[in-house]
Amino acid sequence: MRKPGVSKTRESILKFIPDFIDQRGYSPTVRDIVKGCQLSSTAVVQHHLNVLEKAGFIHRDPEVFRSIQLVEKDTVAVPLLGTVAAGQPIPVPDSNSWTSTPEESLKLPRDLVGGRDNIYALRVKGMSMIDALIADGDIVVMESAQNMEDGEMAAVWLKEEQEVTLKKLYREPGRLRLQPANEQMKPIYVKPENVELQGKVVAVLRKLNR
Amino acid sequence: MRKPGVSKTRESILKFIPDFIDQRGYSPTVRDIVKGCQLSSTAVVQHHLNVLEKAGFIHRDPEVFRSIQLVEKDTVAVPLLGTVAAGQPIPVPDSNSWTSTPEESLKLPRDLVGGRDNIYALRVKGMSMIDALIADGDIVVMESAQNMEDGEMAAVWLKEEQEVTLKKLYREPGRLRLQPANEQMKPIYVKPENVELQGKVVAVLRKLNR
DNA sequence: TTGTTCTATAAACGATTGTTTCATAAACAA
DNA sequence: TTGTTTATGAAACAATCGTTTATAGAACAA
Repeated sequence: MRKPGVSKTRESILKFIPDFIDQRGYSPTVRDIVKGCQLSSTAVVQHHLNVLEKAGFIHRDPEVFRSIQLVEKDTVAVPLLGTVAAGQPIPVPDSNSWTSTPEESLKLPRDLVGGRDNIYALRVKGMSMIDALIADGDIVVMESAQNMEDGEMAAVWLKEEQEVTLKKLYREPGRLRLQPANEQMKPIYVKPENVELQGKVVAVLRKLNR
Repeated sequence: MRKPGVSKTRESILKFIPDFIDQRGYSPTVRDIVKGCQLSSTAVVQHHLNVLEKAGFIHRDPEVFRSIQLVEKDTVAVPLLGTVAAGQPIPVPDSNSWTSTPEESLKLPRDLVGGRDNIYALRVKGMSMIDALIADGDIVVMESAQNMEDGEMAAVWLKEEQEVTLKKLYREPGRLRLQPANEQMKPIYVKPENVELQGKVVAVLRKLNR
């Protein structure tokens, strides 16, 4: 046995399916795959599709023609969880809010979010994040952060000030430096006890004239 | 006759198709449309689909099940035409650069660009547009502008200063007011002869941590 | 060897579904 | 009115296509 669920012919099937969809705009039938992968019988394909579906690579609706779908698509639905403003903590998604339907969801091209998990979006209210070059109405795409590297843009909850701010984060001896994205503005320094990491910013989206 | 190609029931069909695709991930059959639009016969749908296809709203492959496709898709390829920086005019696309393959192209969700034509994207170099809340490395999505309404964010070429700037544009008697997106900054005023409209900003995109 | 599991081949069944035919109603212009 | 085009309806045909069955080879372990 090779890798669980993926053998030689199955690899070619997994490569054929998106190629076919790209080219034709709809999913292949079992017989399309027979031709496209130079196999000899529909039952072979049927068998491999069963395996691939059980392994989670594809999804099919039984008895529905051309219903094969790759489980990962080219656009990702990102839940728009709410609104952030100064003086308001960012609502961190828990496992509940993932399964329950979010109020709204954004379709984003996959290359924006990459392979990241725990992605959510927030609409920014007010001008409080202007020094992160983020305006009223912008949408920030966030990733629930576990580990944060120096220089990454983070959403930080300042306990004393009771507000959220978006800053580039640098660890310094005994303190944290929060650097605005606007280089003309000066950094602020805080004690590690005074901050709580909410997540890191993956992307910023601004629609105009709508 | 109503509008060419679109009648009451056809409108509901045109609305039903993307809804179905959104929900199921593949196209509806004729009979799905019968149910979904509360029609009574497949022949009705067949007839309307013929009209819609002739009018260019949809595309089908004959005798292929579930091959209906909306002619407009959910993501749009936007050509990334180059880089803007201060002191550099924005390269306005001509009909040549549309047909020729651009250096690169961005996939953007359709609802970002709406139904607009003549859309292109530019990568911003340097911090010169910081007062438009646009940072180094951001991508601005532009529309070649013909008519510009007050308050819209425009890319303006300042002839004397020999530079491009992004500002909200307001017509005032005898002059133009260029208002930075950052409300804390003051507007500048210019004579109409000194400016040349390059286009309007449709969206701003900022990817981080890449 | 034997047995087991995975893969391959051929063929057929039957559900799904695009398409057609014929008939009727509605809309509309002259 | 009359004629003509467009929309609707029921039903049937025929192609497509998911699924099943039955059989056999290949790989591998005991």
